Amino acid sequence: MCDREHAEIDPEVTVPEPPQEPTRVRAPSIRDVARLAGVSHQTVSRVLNQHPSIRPETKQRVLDVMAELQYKPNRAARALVTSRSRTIGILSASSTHYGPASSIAAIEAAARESGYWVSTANIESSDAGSIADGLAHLRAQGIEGLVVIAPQVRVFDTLAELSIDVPYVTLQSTGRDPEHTLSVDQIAGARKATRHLIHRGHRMIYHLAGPQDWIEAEARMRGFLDEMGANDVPTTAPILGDWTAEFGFHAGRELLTVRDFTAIFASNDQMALGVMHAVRDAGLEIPRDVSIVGFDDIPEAAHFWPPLTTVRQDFPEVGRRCVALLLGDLDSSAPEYRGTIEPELIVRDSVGAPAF
Amino acid sequence: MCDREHAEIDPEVTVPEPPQEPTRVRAPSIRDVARLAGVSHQTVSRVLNQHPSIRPETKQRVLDVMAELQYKPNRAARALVTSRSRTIGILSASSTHYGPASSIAAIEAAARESGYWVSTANIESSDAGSIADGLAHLRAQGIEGLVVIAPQVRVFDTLAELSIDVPYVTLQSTGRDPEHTLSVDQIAGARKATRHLIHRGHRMIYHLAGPQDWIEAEARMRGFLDEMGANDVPTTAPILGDWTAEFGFHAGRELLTVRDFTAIFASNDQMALGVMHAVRDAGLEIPRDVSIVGFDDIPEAAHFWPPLTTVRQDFPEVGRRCVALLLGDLDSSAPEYRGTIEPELIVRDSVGAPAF
DNA sequence: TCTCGGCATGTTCACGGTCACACATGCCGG
DNA sequence: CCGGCATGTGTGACCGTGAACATGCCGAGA
Repeated sequence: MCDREHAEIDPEVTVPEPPQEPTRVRAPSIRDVARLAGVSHQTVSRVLNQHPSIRPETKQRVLDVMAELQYKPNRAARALVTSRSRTIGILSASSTHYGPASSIAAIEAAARESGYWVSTANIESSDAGSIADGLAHLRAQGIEGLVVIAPQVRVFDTLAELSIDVPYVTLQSTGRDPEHTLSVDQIAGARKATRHLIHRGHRMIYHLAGPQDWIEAEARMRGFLDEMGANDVPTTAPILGDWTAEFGFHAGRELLTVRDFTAIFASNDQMALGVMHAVRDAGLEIPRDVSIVGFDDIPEAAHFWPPLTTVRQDFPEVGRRCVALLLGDLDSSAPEYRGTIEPELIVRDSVGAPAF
Repeated sequence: MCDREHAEIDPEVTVPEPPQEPTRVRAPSIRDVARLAGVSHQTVSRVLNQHPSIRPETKQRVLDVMAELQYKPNRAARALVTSRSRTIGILSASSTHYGPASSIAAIEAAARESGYWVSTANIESSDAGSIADGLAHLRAQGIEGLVVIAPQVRVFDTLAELSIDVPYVTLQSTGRDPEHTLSVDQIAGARKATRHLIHRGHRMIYHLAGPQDWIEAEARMRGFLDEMGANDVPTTAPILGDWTAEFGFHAGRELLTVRDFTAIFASNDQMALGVMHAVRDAGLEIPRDVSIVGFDDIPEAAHFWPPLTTVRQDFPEVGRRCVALLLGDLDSSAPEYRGTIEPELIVRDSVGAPAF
């Protein structure tokens, strides 16, 4: 110390490299803390990990030094030695939609509360390559758990192929993998929607389904067909859409050229909106001429014209339970939440009695 | 080494625990690969890092062993030694909305392509504590870059207070921090929307603004006021909303009790939707009685009744540029994308000439 | 009084990579 | 013929943390 001070003053001793910016100051480590607190690094580590047998005054001294140095534990080092990343991966499709986005937000919040980080990978298309890419990306990160909100059938195949080695939860019921599933009972929801239309007197009901390879879409379709069958109402083949309002609009227009129906059950609210658009464009009124039911209850649905009768899914709850489920595997505590969540029919103004 | 081998063979020396399931097989490391390939661990590392001077056959041998062992590099170890996490953090508010969600998805895609991971933290309320929490959460993770999609004014204060030590980009123009900003020019967008109404003959125009503490909301409001001023149209005080359709509905209802306006410029499409709902509930027609312009161009806007005239923001592009900007700081390559993106007026059917 | 056990703390090593440096080989020019 | 340089590879240290084990001290029980 004395030397250095001297060196700075004495003009003769030229410091070769006055450390003007010494390759960026490295962050303080537990050893730095230890040195200043006059303890061993292990004691610092013990403070960090709430080890019981530390004298309160020692602990306090360490904590003080930590604060002074603005010490931040190094996650990489910790992950390396414990081989735990404390990171949950989310594989998500269509994360711009309200439902998935809500669940993701809830998952993040719940995970954070439990001291976990969340990392996402969005897949755009549903081809196997894209799915595998996303999965590989997450896996390379060393995630400890995986949430799949990309509910295409193919995802499950890929999941199996890649023999995912971490606990995972999927937000959709596949039927074939109940162990890892936490789902809103899409079938029950679809039945409620369909039943509502039937009870109001409709017999000619079309179903605007989601993409074939989506498990949810399939489940809602099944629910529709089941309920129709249970009530002995003849059905026509569902129309396979792509979840967008745009598709709903075109499908609606197509359907209206024949107009052999009094009601439409759309597989999500966006498609329902598109259909409503087409119906009005045709000079018809909802629900006088055509009744419509949607699915999801996005926040906007209450302000469609007319306000849309739909099936509400509690997306945040799904996200929360999902994390609980995962953490149950990971930390073997936390309550058991496995099982399904019952969606709820929200009756608004888009359904009336059939016109004829 | 000799000793150990001997011990395993000599029946007298009883191995206390025949490792039937040796506490879960640990993942293969570069040393395992090295041993099987008959090279040093350093050579394996060189293969991993595309070091130029390796004999092709050596490289191939290493690669073969890697494949055989299903070797996966350990991210934590690499991060520890290089002190690079290759992780970008996203601090986001209202991530369930279409705009932020789109940007997040684009950011994730762009980051992934560049070999970065993305981790998100959502903040619900805009209180300083919540913001600081989210930021701390990300920081504890050792993020290398930060994207802020939580455009409340307070976030910037917190950002400054916590003296964030990583490069960051905010998706909104603050005016005061152009260095770190990449933004859609909200003011220009709002002016376009307002000008459109004025050109169609409207003189009594209300503005339904977003929450006061949102920078975007403020900018759109400023754009509205600027354009009104530039055209010498007298203005009334904007109404401060919360982005929701629900609020738009109530505000619209309130406004219609007086009905001293011919047009409304809503600060986003959801609020516009709510207003439309209120207008129709009052027995009026759009655009005959009231003209409405929104902002964002969410995919549903084209199917509102009537299809909504609005201002389109290219969210994905924002996300992409954002990553480019960040990676420019990080990797000092990649083109410079700093600057603003001009939003675009999408004219549909919700604006007409004023009724009187 | 001696031993034993628990507390508070220190020492050493391991985790799985990368980096700096050393070393062997072969080619080329003086 | 020898030194220097490029190429290909190995050795050992190091990153920051936590676990196993060691140590010193103190009080309780034999």
